[in-house]
Amino acid sequence: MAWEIKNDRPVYIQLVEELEIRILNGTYTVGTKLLSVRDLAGEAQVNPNTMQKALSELEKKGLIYSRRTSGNYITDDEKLIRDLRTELASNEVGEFCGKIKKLGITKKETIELINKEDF
Amino acid sequence: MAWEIKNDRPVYIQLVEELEIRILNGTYTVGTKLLSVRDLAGEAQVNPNTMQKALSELEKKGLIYSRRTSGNYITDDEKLIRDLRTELASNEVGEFCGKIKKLGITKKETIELINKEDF
DNA sequence: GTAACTGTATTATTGATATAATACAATAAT
DNA sequence: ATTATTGTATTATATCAATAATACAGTTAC
Repeated sequence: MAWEIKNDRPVYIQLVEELEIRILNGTYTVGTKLLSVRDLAGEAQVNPNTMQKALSELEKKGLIYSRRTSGNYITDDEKLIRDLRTELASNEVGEFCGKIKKLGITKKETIELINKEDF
Repeated sequence: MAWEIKNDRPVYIQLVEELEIRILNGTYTVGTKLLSVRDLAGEAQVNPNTMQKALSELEKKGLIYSRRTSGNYITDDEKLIRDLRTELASNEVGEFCGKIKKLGITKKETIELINKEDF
C-alpha cells in the first residue's frame, strides 16, 4: 500500500490522515489488528516514534484502541466510522467550495470541472 | 480585509496563498501599489520579516515586482494572472476529487453535496 | 535640506518536528 | 521456560519556522 509522505507538512499529521482514510474507506477492516508500530513505520519509511505519535492521535479520536502487549486494533464502532466518514467528506466539500468561491469561480463552472474528472 | 492565519501550517505559506488569491480574484488591482511590508505585516498581525518572506515568494512567481525604495507593485501582466487563476482552480479541483474519491464517495454524491453549498 | 518611509539584510532566540538510540514491563510464540 | 514481540517512554540532536531587534542606503514628502 502506498504511503506518500511529502515534506510540506508535519509527517505525523500526514500519517494520521492516511490511516484515518484507510479506516474510513474500509481498507482496514473493523475490529482487525493493525501491523505493529515498528512494521507500520517501516512500511511508511518513517521513524517508529513518529508513527507512534500518529497512532496516539487516532486513539484519541477513538478510531483505534491498543492492547498494551498485543497490538493496536481498529475500533468495532461502525457507527463512529460512518459518522466520521460523512463528517470528513462534508468538511472537504465545505473547504473546497470556500476556496473556489474566493477565486471567483461559479458553481456551474465548478461542476463542469468536476464532471471532467475521472471517478 | 480579513487575514485568517492559523498555526497549522507555516505562516509565510499562508500569507503567500492569501496574497495570491487577492491578486488572482482582483481584490488587488493590476499595476497598483501594495501597502508597505510593515503595514501589511501590521494588518496580518505577523512579523515584518515573515511578510517580507511571503512577498519574496510572490516576486519569484512574477505576481508582484518591487521598486526598491518606493514599494511593491502588483504585476501588469493580466494574462499571467488569468493563467494562474485557471491553474490554481484546476489544481484545487484535482486535489479535492482525489481526496473524495479516496473516501469512496461517488461523483454523483459529490455534486449533490456541492449543490447544497452557497455560491 | 531634513525627516520619514521604502525594501532588504543580518543576527539571535525560541518552539515545533523528526529522527535516532535505547530501555522496560507485559505478553505471545516457540 | 526461554525468546521474541508488543506498546510505550526517555533522552539527545538537528533542522525549520517565527519572531525580535536592528541596520542601511536610497527615495519621497514636506
